[in-house]
Amino acid sequence: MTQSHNCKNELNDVELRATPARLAVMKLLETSSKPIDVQTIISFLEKKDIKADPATVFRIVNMFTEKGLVKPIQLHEGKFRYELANIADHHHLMCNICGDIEDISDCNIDALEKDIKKKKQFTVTSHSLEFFGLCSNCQK
Amino acid sequence: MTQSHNCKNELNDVELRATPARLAVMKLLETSSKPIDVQTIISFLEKKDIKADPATVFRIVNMFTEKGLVKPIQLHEGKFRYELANIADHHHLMCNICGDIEDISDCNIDALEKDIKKKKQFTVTSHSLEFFGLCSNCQK
DNA sequence: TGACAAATGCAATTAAATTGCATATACTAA
DNA sequence: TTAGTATATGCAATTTAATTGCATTTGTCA
Repeated sequence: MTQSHNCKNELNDVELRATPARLAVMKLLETSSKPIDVQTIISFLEKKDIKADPATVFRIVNMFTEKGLVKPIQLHEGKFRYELANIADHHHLMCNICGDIEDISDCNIDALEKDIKKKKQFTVTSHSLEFFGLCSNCQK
Repeated sequence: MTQSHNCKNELNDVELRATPARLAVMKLLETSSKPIDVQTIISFLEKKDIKADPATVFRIVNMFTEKGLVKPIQLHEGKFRYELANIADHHHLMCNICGDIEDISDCNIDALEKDIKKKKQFTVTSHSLEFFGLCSNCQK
């Protein structure tokens, strides 16, 4: 039986057991348009009546990161946010005023990474590119 | 009387008083080749027999950031590093193995920022671009 | 269904960073 | 040089993010 999309399979693929909390976190990440912090995950789980201790949520995002399911993001907030790792390379625009986060793609950073390899003999495995400024609303 | 370079003047320029701790932090930042975290600043001050409470050091880097003297940097460590703001646009290479930090310049990100303005009506005021991977030593 | 490794809950702990308030100090003006 | 004052600091308490140890629970597979 073919199946369109299934969080359980994704967890199986990386040899993680499909617990209610993990499945819910995966679903939240899949439906969210912006990187999510641990507090937001905790609130989401509470609303869904899935009880999960903060320690568990931290363990979940760390495990997901280790297994390559998610990518940690830092936006100068003093905490981490997380987003799915298997989405196309993209970056974020964060508004200094309202804090809203938008995605942006097409940064063509591959060329730069090749240049780094040549110049510095440094092999890039990942990068983070974030922009801060004023969103269209807050410029008014 | 012309003066080559003077931390005190830089502080005066942004209307901050030239205290021993602030002067020492400025000097440390000016001589350092990589962004520095608060713990490193504290150790440096201790070695120089300049006593400064951690709370004071946090206040100093926050004040420097607010006044535009320094720029906070995040390298997925769960803490901030700081570097002088008035140096040419550049980015960092952080080694996943040894944690060493190298600088890299010539990223030509201006074009991308103009593109963002056009596409998203988002005005970029700052950006952060960090690369993670393997330095030349750790590839062996 | 039963066994067992893996995941969780709970409590304690660590580390980064912030805050309130009393005291000390850098700067300004006299 | 000194006195007055706004500013900066020290200290202690607190907040928030994140981690850890250990007993208990649960998902998975035979």
